[in-house]
Amino acid sequence: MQTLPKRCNIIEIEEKWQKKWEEMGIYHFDWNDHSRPTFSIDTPPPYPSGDFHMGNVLNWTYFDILARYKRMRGFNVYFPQGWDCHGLPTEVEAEERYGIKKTDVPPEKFREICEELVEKYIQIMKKAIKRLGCSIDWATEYRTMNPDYWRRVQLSFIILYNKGFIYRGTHPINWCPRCETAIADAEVEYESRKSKLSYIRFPLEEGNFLTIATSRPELIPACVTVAVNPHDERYRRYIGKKIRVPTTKRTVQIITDEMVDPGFGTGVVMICTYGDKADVKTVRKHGLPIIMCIDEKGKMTANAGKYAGLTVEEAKKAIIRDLEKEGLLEKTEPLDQEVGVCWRCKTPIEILEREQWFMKTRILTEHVEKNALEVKWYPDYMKYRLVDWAKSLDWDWVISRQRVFATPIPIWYCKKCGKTILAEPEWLPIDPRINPPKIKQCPKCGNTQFTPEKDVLDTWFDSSLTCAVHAGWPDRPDWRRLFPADVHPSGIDIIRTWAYYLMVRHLALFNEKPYKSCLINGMVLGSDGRKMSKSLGNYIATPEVFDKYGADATRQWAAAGGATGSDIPFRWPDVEYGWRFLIKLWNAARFVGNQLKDYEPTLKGKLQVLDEWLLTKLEKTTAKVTEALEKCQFNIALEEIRSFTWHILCDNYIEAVKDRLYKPEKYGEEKKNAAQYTLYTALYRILQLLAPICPHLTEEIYYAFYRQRMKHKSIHLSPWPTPRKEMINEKAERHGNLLIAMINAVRRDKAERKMPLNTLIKKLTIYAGNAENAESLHLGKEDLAGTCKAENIEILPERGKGKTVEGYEEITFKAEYQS
RNA sequence: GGGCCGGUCGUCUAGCAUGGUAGGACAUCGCCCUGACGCGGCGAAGGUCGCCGGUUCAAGUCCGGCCCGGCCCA
Repeated sequence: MQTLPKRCNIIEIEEKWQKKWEEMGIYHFDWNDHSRPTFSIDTPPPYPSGDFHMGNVLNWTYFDILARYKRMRGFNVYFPQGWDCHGLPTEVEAEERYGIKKTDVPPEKFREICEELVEKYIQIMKKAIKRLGCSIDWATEYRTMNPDYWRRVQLSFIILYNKGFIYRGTHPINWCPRCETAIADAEVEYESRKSKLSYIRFPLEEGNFLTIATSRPELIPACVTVAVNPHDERYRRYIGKKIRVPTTKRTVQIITDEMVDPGFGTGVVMICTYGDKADVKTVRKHGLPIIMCIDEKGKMTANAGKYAGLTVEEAKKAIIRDLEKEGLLEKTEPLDQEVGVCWRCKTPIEILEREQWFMKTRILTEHVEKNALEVKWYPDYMKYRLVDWAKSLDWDWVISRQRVFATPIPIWYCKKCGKTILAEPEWLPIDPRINPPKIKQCPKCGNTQFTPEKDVLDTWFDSSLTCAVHAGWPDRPDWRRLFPADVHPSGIDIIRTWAYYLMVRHLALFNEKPYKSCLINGMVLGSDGRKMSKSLGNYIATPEVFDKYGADATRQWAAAGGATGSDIPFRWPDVEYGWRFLIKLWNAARFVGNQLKDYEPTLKGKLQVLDEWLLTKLEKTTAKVTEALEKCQFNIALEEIRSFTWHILCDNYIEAVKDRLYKPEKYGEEKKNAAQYTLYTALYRILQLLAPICPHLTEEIYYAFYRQRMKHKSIHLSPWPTPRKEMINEKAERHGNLLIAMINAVRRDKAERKMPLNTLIKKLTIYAGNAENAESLHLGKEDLAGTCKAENIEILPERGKGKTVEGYEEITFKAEYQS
């Protein structure tokens, strides 16, 4: 056995192993190995923002622990890593950086600019993932912006199109006027904002007026009806009457609808195209006309009459001013309301009626529910997030976007007859904006001119294919081996997007669920208890944490910061505690190394009661850790390991056998060997149990002490310990518990007398209270005497006077110290 | 407004599916330079487990109601 240096440079050790592991190639998935069962992880490809934040650390730590654990359990683990490159934020940054708009340069040029940005950010994030010590198979690395990836996305589009899941149509969609693109329900966030509720008089044709309340007076030109609740007695007599829409020459008929809340405003509301989703429902239900008065840029259209060309905000002011002049504005009052905003730029969204591409997701809802309930969720209740979301969706998924840096829709239209030309799978990857279809003429009319579909696909359309792509679809004939994925890890906040879209896509494509289990991580909170974010000023950058305490300590924070799925606060003391534990382990290992210099590991010696006690605790700890990891309860697993190592092994056992180790001439070689054997066994086991959570330091100690004998190329390739029932000795555990309590009682006595722990006791008299206790004490008498520095111990089975032993009220003792 | 999660020593957290002296960490305060570790060790103090009812011999744990946070969604 080697000895360890006194100081351990954790950061250096970590760097060393990260490099070595890569050279050793030990994390490669072995396609040719059919003997081991496979375990595949649907690593979420992160968006290359350039910042691998503590939330990512939490997420990646969870599934790296799982990957390492499963590998040790004998699985052929597939742990890929990709990058979800396309998307709006990169486009926005490209526009800002070069002072251009997306339409100022050809799409291929714009793509190039975006790709450069993304590539730079990938490198930063990749470094952070490596520094965290993730056991990723980097041979699998991919980028969704590479044609080889989006070829598959396009193929999935074609398949879904041919299966009837994709259609083009004119429907209400969420629209971001700043980004000038359609966005899906999942991309709309709600923010509470202060606005105003205006009470506006709508003149009745028969004379007099009704007052409606609205927060969006600029939509008055788009008003298509006025509605009241059918049970609202106040307005019963107006139903069916005609009413004039201010600012226009139109009159509309007053209708009733259950959706109108009589308690809101005056109980009379206007229905427009479209103020909100409720308007969409009402318009559909009553077959009302559609009058779009806002355009793609958020400006008023010709339908808005004299307000055409104004922005929404300008129009709002102008209309209020005009109404006031006409005496139609009764009053305004402040209103707190939840406004739908674009998740990327926080601009309030509009609901527009536009021609877009959709995927039929709602017809799959029942299927989604059934499959989601079959998935094993960690923690279990998270399944309701997915199911409730799926059930709450009103609209199909808008998959087209009016952007550039994304997967092109493989579609052209015949210039003459308008026929839709869908790409053939052999043409892929193809960008219709650059290349014509690979046919000579339109199959319908024979025309040879085509216009490309300029819209591109939603980025979620790329990333919701990962389970199939990771498995090797469509190129590997054996891709079903890794499909469905064994686990899909996800943040609690993206269940409704990532987990959901994966589910619908794969169900539609393959009629099979994409993942067997779903591992959820909560949000990382700042020290103030609020979600960690740069704008809240409670943000801690990942490299800062790594630089200070290293990856193994940070991973301990992630594993033990809270129960799986719950939000966990970032707290420096947690990371520091992890770091201190590593040093404790290091020093314990150093002690073991020093005591086992000349030890031959086959020598078991003559096990003493405390040796058996420790080995029993070791087996029980192994069982508990294994059970916790099976249930993805990382916090429980780590707490078990830490408290066993720190308290049971270091504070109790090592202290209790030191004398035996130091003085073989007094106790005999056999008893020394027994302690050595026990330490040798326990340390190895701790390293194994801890390896998935703290991969670096465990590997370092493994290499120093065990590598030569154990032969595993890495501790991460060693087989996970299965609890050995035959090593569990309940009697020895009871005896040992008493002995440890006795030792602690004597220490406490010395502490109370303000004496050093190594103070000699001339005579220790113990009244064991009964024969059984006396037997336990006798069995461990030597270790007891050695640890308490007692020259003489008398153990009496009867009760007596003196200090009591905690937990054993029947035992009392007296210690006589040298004067 | 709805759904979910949570409310336990000063702070953070375990325990709650299978009721029975509430465990740990950080911080605090004493003491100990014990031959792995002061990046230690020993010990102390600190909790009527959000509130109100109910079930029970017994409730942090089960049931009902309420209050307060958080998240997600309308």
